[in-house]
Amino acid sequence: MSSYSPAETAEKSGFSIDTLRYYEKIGLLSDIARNASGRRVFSDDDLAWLGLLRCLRETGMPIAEMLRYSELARSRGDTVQERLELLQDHDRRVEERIAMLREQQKHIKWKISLYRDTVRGAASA
Amino acid sequence: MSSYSPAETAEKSGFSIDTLRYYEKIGLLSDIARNASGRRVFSDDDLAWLGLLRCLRETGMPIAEMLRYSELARSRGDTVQERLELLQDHDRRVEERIAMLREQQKHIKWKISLYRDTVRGAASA
DNA sequence: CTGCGACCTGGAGCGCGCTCCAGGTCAAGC
DNA sequence: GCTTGACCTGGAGCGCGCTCCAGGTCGCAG
Repeated sequence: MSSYSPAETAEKSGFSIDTLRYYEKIGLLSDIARNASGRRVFSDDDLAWLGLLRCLRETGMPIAEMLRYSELARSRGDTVQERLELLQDHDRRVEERIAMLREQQKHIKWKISLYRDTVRGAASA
Repeated sequence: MSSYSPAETAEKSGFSIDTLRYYEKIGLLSDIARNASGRRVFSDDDLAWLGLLRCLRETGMPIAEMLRYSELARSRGDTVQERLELLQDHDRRVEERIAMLREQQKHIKWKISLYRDTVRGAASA
């Protein structure tokens, strides 16, 4: 098996059918095959691509940048270097985001410990 | 010094003046003092509260939940237990988010390494 | 006493990323 | 032959979190 209906693709990719259509419309997905009656038929390659899109989306890449990436990916010329740089930049931002979350988490944990002290204090009083 | 103009507060808190007004309007900020001519005057306590709001916001807490938290915080009754649970839940979500980012980052790094191989291959060819 | 700039208000508008809808087509099952 | 249901299209609508705007009020500097 190597071709999938919209419903199967939605299930496997984690995007809704509406989102798949939207992604095709704006150009994140191109050359999606159609059967005789005009319905979309997704391939394993499409699924792999959707997997990457999902990963970029979930790590916070804006759609505009994913669009830039997919234009590079489908371009005829050699864009490997540019794609590499784009992903490296993104990777750096993910790293920063993780560091920021860890930092802010300290503040939250500190606040939690204050509340815990209060609860304990009230219980022992 | 322990009172701050809107502009100072914006600068220190990292929220824009418009956002400060918006937060007061929706109830995230309450009892902000005013001077004789009706202008806002922020205190050190307000700034500390804004610091917490900022931290919750940046770690992805939706405004609706921050609102719930601030209602608990300003309530007359003993809501320490509830606030504790809310923050603990949030802390757990932050943890999960970090784990997810790390996981997805593997995918990105794998893709990066593919591109690097391609670049190297092309250079040596 | 004039001008300026920081502030005020209520409310409209915006950017993002979908999500939903009306109206239609087609293939399969009864 | 009819119904059903998965799919199609173009386009409107939505939820979130601000952000901007018009029109007005102060208080101080020149």
